[in-house]
Amino acid sequence: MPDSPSSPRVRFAPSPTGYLHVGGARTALFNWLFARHFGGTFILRIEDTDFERSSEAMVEGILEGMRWIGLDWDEGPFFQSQRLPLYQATAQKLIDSGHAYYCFCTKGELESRRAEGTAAMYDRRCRNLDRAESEKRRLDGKSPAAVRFAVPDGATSWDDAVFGRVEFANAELEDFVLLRSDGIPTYHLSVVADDIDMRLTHILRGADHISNTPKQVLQYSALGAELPIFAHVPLILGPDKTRLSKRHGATSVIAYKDMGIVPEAFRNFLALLGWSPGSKQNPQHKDRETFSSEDLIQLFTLDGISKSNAVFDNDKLAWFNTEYIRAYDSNKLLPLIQIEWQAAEFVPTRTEEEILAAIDFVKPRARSLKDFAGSFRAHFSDDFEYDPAAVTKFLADPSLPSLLQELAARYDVAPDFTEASAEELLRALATEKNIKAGALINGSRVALTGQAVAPSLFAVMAFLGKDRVVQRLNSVDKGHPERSLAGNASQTQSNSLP
RNA sequence: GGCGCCAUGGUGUAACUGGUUAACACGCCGCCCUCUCAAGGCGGAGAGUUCGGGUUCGAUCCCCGAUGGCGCUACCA
Repeated sequence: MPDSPSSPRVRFAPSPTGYLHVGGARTALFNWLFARHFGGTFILRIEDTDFERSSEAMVEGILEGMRWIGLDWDEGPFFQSQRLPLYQATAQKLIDSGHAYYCFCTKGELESRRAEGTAAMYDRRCRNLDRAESEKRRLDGKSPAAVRFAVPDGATSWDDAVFGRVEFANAELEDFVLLRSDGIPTYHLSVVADDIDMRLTHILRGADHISNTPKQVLQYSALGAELPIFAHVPLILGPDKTRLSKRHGATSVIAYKDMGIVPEAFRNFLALLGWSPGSKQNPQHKDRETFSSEDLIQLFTLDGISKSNAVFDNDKLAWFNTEYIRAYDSNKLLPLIQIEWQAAEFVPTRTEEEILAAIDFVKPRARSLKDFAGSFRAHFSDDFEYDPAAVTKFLADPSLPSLLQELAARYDVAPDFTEASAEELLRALATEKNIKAGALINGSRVALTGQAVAPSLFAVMAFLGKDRVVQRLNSVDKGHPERSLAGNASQTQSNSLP
């Protein structure tokens, strides 16, 4: 396959009838990667010729999705709705050269014929209308005419960069509509008119377009244009292996942003859906999973694209997310976290330096950016809540509050407060009271963080500082209804005191 | 229904032009750490490559068929 062009021109051509969905995002990513890898041009084109279903809000949604995953385009966005003359001229060329003809059948007629008979395909009844007669009918304005492509006999084929040679018998193709009777082009016409006009060299798109491709190949030859290289990318399916849809939950890319997914994690995950670095040319990357944007650009080629559909696996996405969050520097994470804080109307009360330190401190346990506005709050502010489950698990014993107060008192008067000294004092108290250190430790953790899961307790103490530790240990008893609530429900015995 | 495409553990992928104990990752299970786990460390189960025929000394890999899945089948894109 000619896979190493000097400066390819590719495009992503979404239709603004919905938000940028996962499949579209992956197609956009592959196009972008391909263009960047070969130093080519990535064009964004909005296919909004379906006025009924297209909307400006959707256009904005798509652009937002593109920006979120970090895909920038070199030309466009072009809007097909603003390029109508090109399509009309192209249709005219096809008519003039005898490759297309006017059709006077109305949509209603077509539908009823289809419903009553076995005429699954258009019967071509207008194809052989007398030229002059046809022209007259059209010009008298009474019968609006659509323009159809006259599919020739024979077969149509192309060498797909992913699937190899694909061939269709022309008999399987109907004389499809190029221009609707209102003069608006259909997809079949506008794609090829634009792809030719924009001098595209490679068409990377979803495999759902394979069946449309022969119709386009036919137009290229009718127009005397050079055929670009087609590379169809397998589709992304839901967990039940049916086409990914709203039924499977989030389908819009922005929904993943809203779930606290880091864009690079999403991009990395997406890149590996239907593509792999390929061990032949890059044996050293055979077992790799995480790739930066630069890595992806360097490694991406068409022959790494697989032919079979891929299933979208949320667990794997979640794993990538934890990997990226963990690997990020806190100052790179901060702006992303701040967005979450704003959304949650949470205002951290500590200094920026402390905040950055806190991010580094807790990020190994983060699964989503949401955690920073949720279960990690106690590290950024004194305004946090006690997780009822954590209270039930570790703070249920009625003797705990006074023990924690005792501990607080000892910390308060201690000459110094370090990770080591905090541990020393706590263990001494446990021994003295003849209770398990673990009970005190776990109880303290909940008192300090509100959570059952957090970093090592003494590290948390050192991080929080003596004053906060003392204050939080003391306040376990008061002002936390959850606690008393949980105290009543004393089924959990696992960590209670002896 | 017709046409097209695809087919490696639950999932994503790997396995040079046919020769491997079929690899890696996610997930799952277990153990360790013991101060928690959604963190970390260690280990394990899980496919003989959808099935059936060929070709071959030898097929995940080539051919044929079946089955299954997906796609297209609009004056949608």
